[in-house]
Amino acid sequence: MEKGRGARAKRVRIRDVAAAAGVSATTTSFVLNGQDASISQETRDRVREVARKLGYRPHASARALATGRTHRMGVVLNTPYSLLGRGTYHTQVLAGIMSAGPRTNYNLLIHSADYPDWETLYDDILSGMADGVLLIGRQTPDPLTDALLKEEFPLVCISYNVDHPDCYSVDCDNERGGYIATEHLLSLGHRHILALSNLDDSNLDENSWQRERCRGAARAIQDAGLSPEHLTIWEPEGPDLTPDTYAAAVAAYLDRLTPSPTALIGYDESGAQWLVEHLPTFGRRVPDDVAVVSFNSTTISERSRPPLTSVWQPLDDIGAAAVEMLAARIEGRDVPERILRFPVRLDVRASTVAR
Amino acid sequence: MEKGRGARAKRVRIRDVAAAAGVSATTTSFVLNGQDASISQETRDRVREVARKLGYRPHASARALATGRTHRMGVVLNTPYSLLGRGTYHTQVLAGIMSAGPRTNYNLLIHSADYPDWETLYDDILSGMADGVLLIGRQTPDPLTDALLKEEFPLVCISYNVDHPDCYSVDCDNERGGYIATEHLLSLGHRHILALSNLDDSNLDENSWQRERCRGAARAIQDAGLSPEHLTIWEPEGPDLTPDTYAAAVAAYLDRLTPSPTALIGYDESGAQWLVEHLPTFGRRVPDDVAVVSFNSTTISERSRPPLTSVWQPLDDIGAAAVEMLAARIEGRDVPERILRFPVRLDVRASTVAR
DNA sequence: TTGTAGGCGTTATCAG
DNA sequence: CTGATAACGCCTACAA
Repeated sequence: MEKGRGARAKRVRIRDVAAAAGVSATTTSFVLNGQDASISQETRDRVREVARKLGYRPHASARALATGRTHRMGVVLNTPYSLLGRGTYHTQVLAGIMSAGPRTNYNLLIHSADYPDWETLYDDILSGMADGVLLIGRQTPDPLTDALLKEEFPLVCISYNVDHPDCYSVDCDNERGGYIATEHLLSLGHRHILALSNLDDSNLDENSWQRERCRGAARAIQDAGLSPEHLTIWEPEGPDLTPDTYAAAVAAYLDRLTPSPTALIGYDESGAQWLVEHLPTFGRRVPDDVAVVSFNSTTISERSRPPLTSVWQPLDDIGAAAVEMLAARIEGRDVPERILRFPVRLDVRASTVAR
Repeated sequence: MEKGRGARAKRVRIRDVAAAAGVSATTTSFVLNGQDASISQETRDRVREVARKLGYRPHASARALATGRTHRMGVVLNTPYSLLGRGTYHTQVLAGIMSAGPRTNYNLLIHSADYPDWETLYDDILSGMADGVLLIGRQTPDPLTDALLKEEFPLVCISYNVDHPDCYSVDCDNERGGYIATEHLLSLGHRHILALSNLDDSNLDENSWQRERCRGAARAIQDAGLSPEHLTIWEPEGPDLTPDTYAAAVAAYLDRLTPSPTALIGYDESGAQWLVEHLPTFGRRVPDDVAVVSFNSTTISERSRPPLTSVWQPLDDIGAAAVEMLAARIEGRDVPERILRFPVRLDVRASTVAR
């Protein structure tokens, strides 16, 4: 072996390989990058052998500078704690991304959008740190998404989308999710349903996924021949909601409605868990008094008490598909559908029973 | 505004700023990098203003090439699914890392070591993709860790360590964890304890954390005036263990021992959960027949049925501290302790009761 | 206080 | 089939 160089002291450059192989750096570069159509087999083998023996590794930054490609994708979470608090949604998406990244030949940069503010991240992203970016589950309208789109920076949104011709997105079939959740409840005999969402006339542009799910729910109501007021849309708001205060607020709201809904659809899985576990404190047992359906069907729903009936979506596939879509965009390949939808499925558990 | 350039078409370079400000690129660079001690206030302001107006962003790769610093850290998980299966250990550590990274001025590259093999990742890391690397919870001896150490690549191990002068590490006080878990069980009247670990004479070098925890457990036994055989160390092995087969194997092993242990210590939190939930199937109720203590005290322990008494450790602090330690090493600052230990604490829950 | 010039390691153009 | 040579964008002695 006898590498000579004192460990990390000096790195082996392409011209070292070239010299040792008795060819030029150009030739070496060609060989090592597969542009070797015009190089003699003998030279090819020799160069490769020398490169291997010397432990040559192309310098990532130099290559990026020369080619304009970093072979990196940014992955933007909302906060460092996105992986924690709101359950396993993010971890599943990220797992999908992580398995697809290397396979697609991209390294992954992981960012949070909130430190100290999105502008900082925006500058970072545009400083040529990555070739494109994956944005996960952001609330719309989102200044970061909009700003990046305006700069024509390649991006793919996961679990949301905004109205822009360059907005590519991977998501589940939210509308169908809302539909089957509602359909399930109707089939159990529930006639008045409360969907937990802060959607109203003032913010129809926000949260594409909430809008889509609500639309699906409304359509199910309609298809059942019921009038729209059988579906109510409302959610407690406030920054400091705890499981208890959240459940209390929902219970109070249920009391105010006549007739009082007997079924709830929680778009936020943790929120739904709070409900099944804390509504009893406020006089509503689950599922006896009210049925609850959640979304995502991760371990949160599986392990809540009682376990939650939930609309499942293939989060890891969604993450992986987003990587591939972004790779295609970066590499200039054709992307057939700007918004890719994965199917959903209803996992029926103990939180919903016949009325 | 009038940016002139067609969006992403051409990026603003430092010499564009220089030209627009009527100074040289050098001066611009000095100003923008805080080396402005020798620059007139007026020039400083003008350059900064122009840079802002033009939307100048230093090109990351170019800067990295010139300075030899990428301002990136690699974060190595074992697999893309590390975030999922084995519970919330990884997500908590990662959350700590993600909050500390930007604060410390490093971007984070997230890798898994298993695709397609560690050598690929090793080459990637050494190709100047990052200034240093954080390795999370690897089994030792670990060829990746060893190889990087041999190349003197800056690294910090999280939750494990290997015997090497350049091996820096952040971990919890595993020995004390083993100690307090055992002490707790002894105080409840348990006299025969089974620690679930595959540690034996043949692999004492593996899994520093298992070794340390076992040592703590042994010391607690000794401090209680009991002989060593009151502590048994064993674990079912095999790639395809399910909750059921794992619990079955443990139950069978308990039957074989006389006297049969009345308490278990599970170093792997998911494994411990499997036990409390599946041992009853095999004739051992928890906590009535056997008590179980786990490690980490994440939601896994909190939400298992019954909830698990568990040795808590500050995983996010550990992640954050690892980032800071690595940053210090990269920047050549002094790092006082090569192995930083965080304190543990026992969270007593329903899985342990007095004998 | 500011500017000139060379280098960081690759890739790409264009002769030969 | 191969080799000079010039970018890529930034940093930083050294000179002025």
